[in-house]
Amino acid sequence: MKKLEKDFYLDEVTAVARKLVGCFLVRQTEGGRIIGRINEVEAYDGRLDKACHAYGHKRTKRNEPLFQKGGLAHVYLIYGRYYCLNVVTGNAGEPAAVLIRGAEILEGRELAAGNRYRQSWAELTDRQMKHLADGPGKLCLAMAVDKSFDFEPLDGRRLYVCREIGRFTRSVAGLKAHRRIGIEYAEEARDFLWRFTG
DNA sequence: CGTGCGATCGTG
DNA sequence: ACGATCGCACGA
Repeated sequence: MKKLEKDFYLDEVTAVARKLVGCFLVRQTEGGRIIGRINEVEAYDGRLDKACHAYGHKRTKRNEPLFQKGGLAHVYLIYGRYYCLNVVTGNAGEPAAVLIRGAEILEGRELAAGNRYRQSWAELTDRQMKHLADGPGKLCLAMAVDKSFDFEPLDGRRLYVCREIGRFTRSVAGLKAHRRIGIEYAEEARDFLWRFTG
């Protein structure tokens, strides 16, 4: 296991987004380790992207982490119910981040199932397994990521990202680009192909 | 201080 | 297709 180096995040946000697909998000909880293979992300860039919360360098209390140097987590509450996990990228003062939209839970399934459904893994239906962490809010529930991770470096003890861990190594068969989800208001930016899966 | 969202999700 | 639900940005 080798946590991603700091430089990994100091790149164009779309480049970081592509590189993150196939990497492993690791959540070390008190009960054990949860590993998720990142399979869906979206890039947001405050300099030119009307879908970004920091569009036009609009700086508020909530989006402050976006203005920090890359390598931090940014977690915010959406629709009063769910958390979304972002990976801050680029240099300080250049607001940009990658939203982690989905992951396949490879280790710690028992924990993840409990976090999200309050059931053990064996009790889950096929449908529940399939949708365990296939959305930004679901991922945060399954991996127990909440507001307390806002501003936290992504090479920490309880949350980090790596290319390889244990028997798992990054491998991406076919990286695809798509339009982003839930940003119909963002005018021309809604057509940016800044969502990546693989 | 009051008002209206929103990078979502589950159900119908 | 729709409602839940609430922190926060913004205007008065």
